[in-house]
Amino acid sequence: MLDNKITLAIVDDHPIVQEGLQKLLAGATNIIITGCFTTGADFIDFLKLHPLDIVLLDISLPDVNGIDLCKEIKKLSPATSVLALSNHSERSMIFQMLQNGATGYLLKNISGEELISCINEAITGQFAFSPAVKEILAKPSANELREIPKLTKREKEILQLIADGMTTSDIAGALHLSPLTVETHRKSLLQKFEVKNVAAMVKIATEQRLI
Amino acid sequence: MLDNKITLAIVDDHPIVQEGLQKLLAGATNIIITGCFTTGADFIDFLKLHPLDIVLLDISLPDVNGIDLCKEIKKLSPATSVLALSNHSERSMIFQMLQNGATGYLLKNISGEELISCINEAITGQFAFSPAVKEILAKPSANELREIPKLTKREKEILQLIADGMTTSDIAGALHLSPLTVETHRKSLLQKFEVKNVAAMVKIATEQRLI
DNA sequence: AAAAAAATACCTGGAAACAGGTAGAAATAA
DNA sequence: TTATTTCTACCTGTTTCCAGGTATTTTTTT
Repeated sequence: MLDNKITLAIVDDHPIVQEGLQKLLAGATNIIITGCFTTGADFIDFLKLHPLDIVLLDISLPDVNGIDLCKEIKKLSPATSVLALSNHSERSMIFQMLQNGATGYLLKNISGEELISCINEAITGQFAFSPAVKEILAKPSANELREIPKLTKREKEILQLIADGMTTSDIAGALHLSPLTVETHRKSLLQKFEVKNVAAMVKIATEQRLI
Repeated sequence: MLDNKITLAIVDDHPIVQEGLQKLLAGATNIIITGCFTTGADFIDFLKLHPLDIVLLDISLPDVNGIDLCKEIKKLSPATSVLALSNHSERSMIFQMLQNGATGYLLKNISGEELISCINEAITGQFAFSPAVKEILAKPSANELREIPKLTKREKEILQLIADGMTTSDIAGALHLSPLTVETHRKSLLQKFEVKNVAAMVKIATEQRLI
């Protein structure tokens, strides 16, 4: 009987947001709100028992983080589209959610019309973003980028091997170099990254997709 | 005079692909191919002199890698939409390109119709994916996931600090623990991650978004 | 209430990393 | 063809890490 209706759940720990969303969606007669939850655990319990088309998911919940919850939702019910709802506008956050199965990303300044159109987009399998998110995604990547150190070929090579867990002498063996040479490169790397040990370096390099 | 025409360039080192693309696009009267290039450098030279709406970019070129080239394109000409064209269907590759400014990702098995519709989508500012890519993106993230070790609270905390470049005694000071305790946790972490040093651990942890 | 898991702390010894240099050869850029 | 960068290699010494344990207390789960 819900044939061409969209079933939707809201997960957000702020009552005001819950109310607001319900009001914004009141106009859309093809959308039925089948549940409102304030914790990830409650929602998961619900999802185990009911099929669902869309979930509007606040990604800063008290009990679990948005990324883990999103993964769990998609594992439990792949057909359910997750629209992340958030105040965080960092590119990295957006991509993290998408990478973990979200179908869209909405900032909370979204209007009612925009929200409804995003839901309809998501239902057709498209990615859906609120206008503010689209703007962020449209910008090059000039955002919160730290200065990425310019590495030489050798340095990149050695950085890669360090991140794979190889020791200086391992690397020297693999590249047919003196361990002392590898140490020199390692030192240059630490200097360029402005860190004191490889742990910090590997974190940055991995985040920046240098490796 | 090109008011409602889409200007498009092709960058691919395989002549066959170049020809194929041109043929596929021949039917679209609103698309004008303004350049064909076989190297990233050639294309960049062109882009410095000519405005461009769309570039179909092969991401495995002989001279530069797709990610760097994409970044450079967006830096040089933010208005130009980059549609990545590739044989690589790994999720990580797709997201890397998007993260670095690509507007879409197409696998080379795309049909003419699909290609044209993707270009039109891209022009309106939307992300565009070929059907095969959509399928890949639709799958949960069950793909190339390694077993994520289950960490205790303390371990997560210490992992985070290790990744920030702190030494064992730094961490001990920060958490008001004995350095020996921190060492014990550090050892448990290395065991759980099945690695031999923190460099390898931090790489995995960063990739898996544990930190 | 018993069992399991997590957090705490200790010991020893060897391996590796880090800090601070110098310096010549080879490749690239100006 | 100079300059500059990159790659190579060395030296000394200190700090930190890692591997191999053991063991008590506190918390959580059953």
